[in-house]
Amino acid sequence: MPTWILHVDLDQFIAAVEVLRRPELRGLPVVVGGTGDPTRRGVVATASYEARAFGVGSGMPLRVAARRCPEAVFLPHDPPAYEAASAEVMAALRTFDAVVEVLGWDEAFLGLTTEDPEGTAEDVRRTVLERTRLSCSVGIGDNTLRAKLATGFAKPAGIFRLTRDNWFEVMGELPTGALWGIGRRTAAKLTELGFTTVRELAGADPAVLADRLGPRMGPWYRTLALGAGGTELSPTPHRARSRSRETTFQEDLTSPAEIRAAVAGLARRVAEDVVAEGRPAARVAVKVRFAPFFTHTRSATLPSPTSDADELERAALEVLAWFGEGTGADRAVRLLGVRAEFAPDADAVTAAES
DNA sequence: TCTGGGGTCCTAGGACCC
DNA sequence: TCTGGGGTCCTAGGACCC
Repeated sequence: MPTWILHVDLDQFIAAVEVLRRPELRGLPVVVGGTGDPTRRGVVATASYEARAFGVGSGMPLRVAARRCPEAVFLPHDPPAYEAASAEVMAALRTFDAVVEVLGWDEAFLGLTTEDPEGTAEDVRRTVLERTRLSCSVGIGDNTLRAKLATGFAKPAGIFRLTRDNWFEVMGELPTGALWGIGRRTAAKLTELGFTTVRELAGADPAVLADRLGPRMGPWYRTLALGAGGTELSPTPHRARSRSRETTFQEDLTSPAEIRAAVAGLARRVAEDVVAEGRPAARVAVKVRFAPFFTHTRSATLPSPTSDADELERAALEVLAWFGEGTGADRAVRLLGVRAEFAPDADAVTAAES
């Protein structure tokens, strides 16, 4: 029997979770993001389909969303609620005889063997709906890239199959930015090189791409355009490479004492995450976004890996001090962030070398 | 469009060492 | 010794994704 990759993606996941616990909102434009106050700094995490009809979309500043859809219901972002709902969804997916690889709160790949992938996809949709009351869409592919892209054509609440047989028919004339892994910047560079569509990129000379986009990334973009992707899924939860905390302030910070205090607080929160991870951090990075929107990062390797909150705080404050003169410490600070990076573990190194 | 928070991977230049 | 080349680590930034 043939092997298939199914990509399962929840429909308007965050908004749907909110509507589940507030049934009176069903059918209304709902926008979730930030503190739920559209006059404050923040962006849209998810908009319901009713809100999308007004031109509201993910990543949009809440103020803009409020302008486009003043009658929308604005709700605060509530990660624990989405994590709980996500766990239910993933449990539903694990009832299938399949390898399940989780991609995020609202997405997963299923690897399975079947003569009837559409029938299985329908089972998945029904099972998730029955167990969680949440609607999802399912992309069917002969590899992960095609399954993932197929879901875009399945939405909402549908099923779509994308394989080598219909790849160019479906994708050939779309812009390169439609590919998973090509964003706005890369699409613009590709256009400069004369490659606008997926079909054109598929026919590109890898050497030309390598020259402009890097020795690894350049040729890789062409393989994306050919529809190439992996078929092996990893059922094990991945080990984090880093843990970070960051905050955008409602009012820019200007006092050095306030800035130091904020970095110290973030470092201590990161330290908690590091302890929870059960592995020491090897590097500490500090991110500073100056007004209006200039972002800089500085980082340092620790003398030795540590999970100690005092040491991580001290290291973060030292790195912060390097921003000193000449880098704009005199400017107002919009955002501060602290990131801890773990040492690459021995297993991963061995796997990469072999 | 005045632009969150949490991640991952790649690139490139300089330091440093042999 | 005015001067090569390679390997590796460190660091900053870019790009992308959910």
